[in-house]
Amino acid sequence: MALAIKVNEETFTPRQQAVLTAALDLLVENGDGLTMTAVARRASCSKETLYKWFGDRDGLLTATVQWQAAKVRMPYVDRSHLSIKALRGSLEQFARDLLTTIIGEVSITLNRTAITHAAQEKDDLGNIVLENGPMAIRRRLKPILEAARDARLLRFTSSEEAYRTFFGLVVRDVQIRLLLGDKGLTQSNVESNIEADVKIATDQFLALYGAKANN
Amino acid sequence: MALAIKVNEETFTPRQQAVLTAALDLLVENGDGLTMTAVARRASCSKETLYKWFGDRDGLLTATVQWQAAKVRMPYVDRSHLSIKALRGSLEQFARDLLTTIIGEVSITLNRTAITHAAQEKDDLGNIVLENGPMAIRRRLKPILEAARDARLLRFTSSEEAYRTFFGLVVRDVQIRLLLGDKGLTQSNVESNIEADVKIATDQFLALYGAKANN
DNA sequence: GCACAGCCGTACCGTACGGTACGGTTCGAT
DNA sequence: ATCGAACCGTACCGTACGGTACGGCTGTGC
Repeated sequence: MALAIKVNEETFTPRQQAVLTAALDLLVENGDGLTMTAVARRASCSKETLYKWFGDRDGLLTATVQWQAAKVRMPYVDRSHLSIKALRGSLEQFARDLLTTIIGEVSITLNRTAITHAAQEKDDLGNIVLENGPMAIRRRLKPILEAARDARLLRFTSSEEAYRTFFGLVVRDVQIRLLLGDKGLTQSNVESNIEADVKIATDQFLALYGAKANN
Repeated sequence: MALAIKVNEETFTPRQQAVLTAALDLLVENGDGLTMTAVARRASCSKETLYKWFGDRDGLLTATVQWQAAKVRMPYVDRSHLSIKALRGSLEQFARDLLTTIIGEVSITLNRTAITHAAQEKDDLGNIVLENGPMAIRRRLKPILEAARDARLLRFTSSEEAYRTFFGLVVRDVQIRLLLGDKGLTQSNVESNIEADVKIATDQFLALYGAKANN
C-alpha cells in the first residue's frame, strides 16, 4: 500500500475499528509490538482478514495512525466577538489542548511511530501526524490571530511567525523530552503543571504580540 | 549489553572509530540500515569483531550514538564581563548553535534512532541524546542566565523557566517537523533563515526577560 | 435445505537478520 | 622460524516475522 492517499473520512466498520484499536494498543504497549500475528490474536481475527482489509503491514500501520490521528479534535473556539479577554481565553484554550494532547500516551506513540517510519524512506506517517497535529493547530490558530490583528488586539507582520512563536512558547522542550523517554518528566508530572504553563505561555505571547506591547 | 553505564571518554581505537563511522553512515542513509552484516561489510571487518568489541547490536548502536552525541560541542561563551550587548551576543550564539545542530542530518538521525529506541522499553539512547542535547545546553545556559540576573540584566524568578522559554523560542516547531520528515522544511530551507530566526528569538527572549521589560 | 461469502484459526513458506563458528591471513613478540 | 593473538571473510544456525494457503465454521439470500 504505497499510495495511501487516504482521503478524509475513511470509513471503517466497527469490526475494523476494533482491529485498529487492538493495533493501537499494541503500539502503545510496545512500539515494535505491532506484528501481524499479535494484532490478529489481540483482535481475534485471522491474518488473512488483516491482509484483505489493509493490504500489508504498512497499510495497517497507516490506517491505525490515520484513524487515531484524525480523532484529535480541537474544541471550537469562538471567533466572533473578539475582546482581549476572549482572545486570551482562546489562546489559553489552544495552549491547554496542545499540551494535553502532546503529553498523552497515544500522541507520544503516534509521533514515535511516525518518526521511526520517517527514519526509513517512508514519510507517509510523518505527514499524517504533521497534518493532524501541528498543521491542524496552525490552520485553526492563524485565522484567530489574524482576526485579532485586524481588531488591533495583536500586532505582528507575519502570522506564520506569530503562530510558530506561540507553538514554541507552549511546547518548549516538553515534547522532545517525552519522545526521548525522559524519566524526569512523567506525564502526570507535566499534567499537574499544565494550567500554570498555559498561563505563562499565554502571558508571554501577549507580552510579545499584544497591541500595547513595546515592539 | 544492558548495563551501558558508559562513563565519559569511552576511548575508541581509530579502527573502532572507523567502525562507528560506518555505523553512523548507515544510520543516516537509512534508519534501519544498521544491520551487523552491513556494518561489517561497510567497515571491512568481521561480524565476530563487532560482537567482540560491542557485545551485541544494541551495544554497537549505543556506542555509535554515545560517541557521536558527545561530539556536539557548544562553543565557549564568554561569561566574565556581562554587558547587555555581550549577553545578547551570547544568547545569539546559543540560539545559532542550537538551531544549527538540530537541523543537521546527524542530529536528526540520532534523535530518530533514540526515539525509536525509546518506543520500546529501552531508554538508554534517549537519555544519552537528552544528556548531550537539551541538558547540555541547559547546563551551559543556566549559569549565564543567572549571572545576567545577578548583574540586573535579566529578570526572572525561575532560571529553569527562563531556559525552557529560550529553548521554545529558538526551536519552535522546527525539530518535530524535521523529525517527522516534513517535506516543506528542507534543512537548506531552514539554514538560510537561521540568522533571522536567531535574532528574532533573542529579541523575543530579551523582551520577555530583559530587565527593562514590562513584566 | 443449499450455495456461497466472509471470516477464524492454524499451519506453512521464505527471508532477513542476530548471533556463532571456523579456516585462513597478517603481524608482532620471542 | 615459530607461536599466538587479532582479525577478516564466509558459511552456518535459529528464530521471528511478513505474507499465503487452506480447512472449517457461521450467517445470509434463495
